[in-house]
Amino acid sequence: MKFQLHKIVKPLLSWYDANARVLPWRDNPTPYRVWVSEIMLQQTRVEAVKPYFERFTAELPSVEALAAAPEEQLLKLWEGLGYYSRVRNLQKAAQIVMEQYGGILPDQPEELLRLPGIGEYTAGAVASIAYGRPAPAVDGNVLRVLSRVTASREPISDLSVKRGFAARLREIYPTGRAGAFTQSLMELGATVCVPNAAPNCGECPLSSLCMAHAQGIELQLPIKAEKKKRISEELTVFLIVCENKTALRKRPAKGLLAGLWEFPNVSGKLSPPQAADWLKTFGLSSVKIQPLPESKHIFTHREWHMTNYRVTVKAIPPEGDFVWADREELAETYTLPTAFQSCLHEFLSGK
DNA sequence: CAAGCGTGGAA
DNA sequence: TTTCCAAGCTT
Repeated sequence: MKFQLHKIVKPLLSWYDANARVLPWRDNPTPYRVWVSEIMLQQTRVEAVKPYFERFTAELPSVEALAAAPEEQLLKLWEGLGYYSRVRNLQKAAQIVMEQYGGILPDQPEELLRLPGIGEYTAGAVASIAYGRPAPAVDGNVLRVLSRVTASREPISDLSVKRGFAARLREIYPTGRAGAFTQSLMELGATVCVPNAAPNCGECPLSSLCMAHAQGIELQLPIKAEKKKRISEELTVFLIVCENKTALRKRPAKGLLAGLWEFPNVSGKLSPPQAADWLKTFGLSSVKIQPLPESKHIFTHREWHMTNYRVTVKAIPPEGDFVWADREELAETYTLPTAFQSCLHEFLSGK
């Protein structure tokens, strides 16, 4: 006997009507704003997204403005938010929407799915929230809520399991309230049926239906695949200063932090004499090298242990491999990933 | 399918 | 300090 999933709809909608958080993208939920919010929210916390969403939609208020924006401005608007390919794909998609859809985001999930950066979850989210289509959107919240409600022990990392839940949801989507239903599932997962802590079953509108709650196995669900361990890397980073400017380098177009700017750096933990040798290969000799505090940055799959040096040079080499930026250009033009915040702070604080 | 891709909040 | 992992997508 399969769990009667349709029974969650009414209590969930009633609960959502009374408990939905006030969020910037819920105010004036145009397709463009819903879309931008969904891309920003991918693997990112609501609180982190809020200020970025406000800034981004103020500066780029339409698909047209997004499609035409210079990459420099785009990356600045995304600086610190992570997963930077999201914003490049967002613009690519905006350009396609301008060329192929007259500037109007399509309302069908199958068409949304063809746009770069939009996968199965986001297609369903935009179609349901922005257009009221009965399209399921299965994210981590929904997988957790449904795994618990149905006491499912299937591993949620399997694409087939996600699609199975989506198929079951598709059959119960409430006419006229598709967007609210999509958001109610995620809202419940975010605020009541939470991960990493005991869920607040006492205030859950589904507790009387919940099979995990009945069996007392909420904390065991959902079943997830094991995570891989991070690799650790040593890096030596140079804050090379000439008068009021510092040297920057553009990262490769592919891979980690693709196309962002960085302080010149090299793999390994270099001593001051080794650092001097490395600097010579860039035409930087007779320089002053001072150690700066070490720093660490943790990514999902690796962590950087950084040895930092302040390098003071008298003159900028003519045929340089670097660009030289002052404080204003760093603030306005060059997008640095958070990993280099320690060095950036050293430069901005001046000393 | 598994790996790669950022960042930060919470326990 | 460490671990988890958040409104996932691309290759």
